Amino acid sequence: MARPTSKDVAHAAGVSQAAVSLVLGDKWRGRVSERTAQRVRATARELGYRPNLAARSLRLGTTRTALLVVPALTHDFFARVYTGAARIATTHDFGVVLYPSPEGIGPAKDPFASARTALDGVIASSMAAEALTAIRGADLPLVMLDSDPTDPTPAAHVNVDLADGMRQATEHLLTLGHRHFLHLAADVDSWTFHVRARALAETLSTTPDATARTAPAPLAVHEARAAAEHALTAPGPRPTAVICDDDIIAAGACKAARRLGLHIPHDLSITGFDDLTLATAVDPELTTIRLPAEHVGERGMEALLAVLDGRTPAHDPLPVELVVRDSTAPPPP
Amino acid sequence: MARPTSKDVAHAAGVSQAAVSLVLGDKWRGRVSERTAQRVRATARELGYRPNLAARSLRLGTTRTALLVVPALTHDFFARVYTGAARIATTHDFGVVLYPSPEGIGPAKDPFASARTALDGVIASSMAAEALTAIRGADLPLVMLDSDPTDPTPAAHVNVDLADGMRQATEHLLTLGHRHFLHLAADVDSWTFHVRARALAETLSTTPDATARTAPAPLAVHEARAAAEHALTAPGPRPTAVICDDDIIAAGACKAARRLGLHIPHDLSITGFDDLTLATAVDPELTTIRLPAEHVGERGMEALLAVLDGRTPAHDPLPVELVVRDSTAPPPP
DNA sequence: ACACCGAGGTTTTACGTATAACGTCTGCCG
DNA sequence: CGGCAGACGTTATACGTAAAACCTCGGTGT
Repeated sequence: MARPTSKDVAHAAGVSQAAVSLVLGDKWRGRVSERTAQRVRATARELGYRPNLAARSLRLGTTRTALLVVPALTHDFFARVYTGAARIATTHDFGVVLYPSPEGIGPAKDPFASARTALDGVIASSMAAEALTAIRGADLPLVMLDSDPTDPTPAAHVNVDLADGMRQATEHLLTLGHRHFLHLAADVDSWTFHVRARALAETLSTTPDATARTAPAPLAVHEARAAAEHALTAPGPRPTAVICDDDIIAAGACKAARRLGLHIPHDLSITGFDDLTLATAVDPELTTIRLPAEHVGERGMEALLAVLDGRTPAHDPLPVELVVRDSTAPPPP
Repeated sequence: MARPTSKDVAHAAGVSQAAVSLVLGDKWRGRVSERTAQRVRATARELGYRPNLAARSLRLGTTRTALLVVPALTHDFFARVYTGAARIATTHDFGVVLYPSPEGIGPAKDPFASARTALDGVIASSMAAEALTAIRGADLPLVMLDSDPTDPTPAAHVNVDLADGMRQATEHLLTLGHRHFLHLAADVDSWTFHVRARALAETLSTTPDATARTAPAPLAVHEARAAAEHALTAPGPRPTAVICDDDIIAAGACKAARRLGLHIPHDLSITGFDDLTLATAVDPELTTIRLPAEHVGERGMEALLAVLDGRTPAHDPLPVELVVRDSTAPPPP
């Protein structure tokens, strides 16, 4: 038999469709007798009834579904953001649908077509640039992750204290004695990375003899390795510490150092950012800045629920943490 | 204004709702004049009309949406499977919704509740064990990835020639001269890994003096490192080659070797499986078996579309490839 | 005696879409 | 001149659900 509807259940239980809807929707107190409710529930289970979600959301005008827009699935920061968002969502009978930025997928880059369902709101990383224009035009409640908090377009912002993270990383290296830095900056035009650059510059400005160069690097190990190798062999004094915008870039920098015969951390210190699983998979394990990824996801979902509820979400930035491992040491004498 | 409906468009364009539906659904040949069609399309664009997907799928009884069930998002094999599946899907006006196995997400482990939309079919990895029981009970078209092809429950299977992969890895090491092996087997009860174990045993059985031990290892770098360290320090002759069920385990094995003061590949050879991005992010880069991940996704989606279409999908296994890098060498003398 | 009420339901309606079934008008053939 | 076939639409309906509005009937307070 085809999938049973509430009408089928009603018929089998000898009641009206409305009664089924009331019972299964838990709105039957004082409207349906306990005995009838039992019978309806039993019949529904027996027939394997599952409500038609399309019909339900058509009726209710809501889907209790959020879209989570991320730049890439392989970047496990976002996998963790998803986990956090999904945890909060499920406790509020909400769903989360992922929209990974569609590199190489094909022509249909429409996040909404991809979601295949109506949406109640969107949570988006500022790194998923191409998807954002479509999203902004859809006047859905939008929560931005790590984007410029002064931008008034989104309904809410969730920010991590990235500036503090970059400051901590830099001061860690300054304290170790480093003065000549190379900043491998992610070649992505996103606020996340602009903040890092600014915080780095500000922190170094307090130490008169500190110098820094900057080189762009892609967010992929081998491409970052090439960029790092190029930057490290450029003319002029060689930096003693490399500050990377992301652990992926740092992993590339490590590979570059090894190819140049530099020992880490003895000859060259390297810091990452994000504390991905990659950070402890490579050798040496990376000194990095740990971001509360799951917490970001939780906050994002909470913020969206608050907005949908007419409340004002929290907006204080989440704290970060310096994790010192084996990729940093005092500079060579 | 609230989101416009087809009725709003119809009113604004001075036609009936049916005409709007015909024009926008591209079914207007000989039913609506070219001029009216133009006007309707212009009005729809002007109002920013987007069809209500809930209403559409209620009417049509289909959602053109597949659920892709994967064990974990961080495992980039599945990120690539998704990419392939999504590519095929978009060219057929289909959507793909991801359901990552819900470790740590919370109580609601129902894949269908999570999808928040009706589904036309499911593509599932055999590794997502907990989700599978729910899926099998839902009598939706099911395509299994890397599961036992003799299992008649799924409507279709997509298989990679894993046995051949394991055979190639093993023969590579045999050719290099290795005779004492350690097999770090993923501690997941899935066909994917059973096949590897069987193929390894069969391949070794052709070489009389080859010996192998097996130790289980979790699919996470540090846990695998611990397992590898334990297995490598066990009493008895030390193996000269470690065959891992997955690159993640191999990365852990590399870490273990380093802690034991063993140089790779000089003192110990290690092979991975899958050719994840991790395989070339670690040092030394891993000799591994490359699986056609995107192709698996494409095949999976094609198979599902075929099943929905009443056709019989292809079922020959996809070929794999040995990639020799820096983690394997002849055994020490 | 009668209005009133609550328990225990049922009937009806609306959500937005796609499409089958049904007009209407114009031109044209027999 | 009758009718008939496109061309160009419109009207009506169904999809499955949730919930508002309505009905019936046995008590109950006054």
